[in-house]
Amino acid sequence: MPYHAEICPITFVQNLIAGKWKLIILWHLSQKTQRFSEMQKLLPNISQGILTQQLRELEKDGLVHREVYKEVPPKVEYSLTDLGRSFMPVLNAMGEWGKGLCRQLAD
Amino acid sequence: MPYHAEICPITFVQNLIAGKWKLIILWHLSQKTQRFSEMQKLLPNISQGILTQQLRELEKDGLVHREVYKEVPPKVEYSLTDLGRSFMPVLNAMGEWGKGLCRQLAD
DNA sequence: CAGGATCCAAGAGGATACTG
DNA sequence: CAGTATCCTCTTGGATCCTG
Repeated sequence: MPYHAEICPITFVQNLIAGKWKLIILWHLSQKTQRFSEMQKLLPNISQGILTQQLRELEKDGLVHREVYKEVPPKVEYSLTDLGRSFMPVLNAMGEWGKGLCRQLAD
Repeated sequence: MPYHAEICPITFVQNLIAGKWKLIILWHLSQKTQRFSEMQKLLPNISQGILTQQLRELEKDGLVHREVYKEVPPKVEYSLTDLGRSFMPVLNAMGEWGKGLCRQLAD
């Protein structure tokens, strides 16, 4: 049974990427698998709780995979799922467009 | 002098499209120039004040053009600027990606 | 190390009434 | 018709403290 067959695709994507840090998180994960602490270093302005929350939402939406290693101290790695990787062309297009725009503003 | 030469392009775009209705507004404007009242019909769930606000922010960011006709009753038309049109490949890519995803969820 | 749990501030979005 | 102005609610995001 359709979850939401009738929903507008744009609105659907809008809901997926809504969240102040989600796009940049996805971009960092597209570069390589990252540990939680690595993400914190890459995003110094995000608070710990919010980073956890955004990652979990991305996981729930199927874009991100969370791998827990049962060690002491704990180790958790985040990576893109197949679905997350399939979004990369879109994200890269956004980045290229933004890059051109930033250059213009720099003049 | 650079406005923000050093800012991450992804974050830059993120800030531009943050806003619950902005992507879908841009999409409707890409179909054709729309009057304010037409936008209201296309987006029945958005309140009037918010529609105005989102359109004005898009205008301020240079994505949307606002044309006021000095008539009675007033007539205002919204359309994409060149910059707004340059964003369409990205938005369409998002839409195509979302469409495929929606189809999967419908199975 | 990677969070969970709280509490809080800010702001985004919504409802309604009024207007040139 | 296309807003503006106001008030209000609710969600996001942030700060801090605690823990297996």
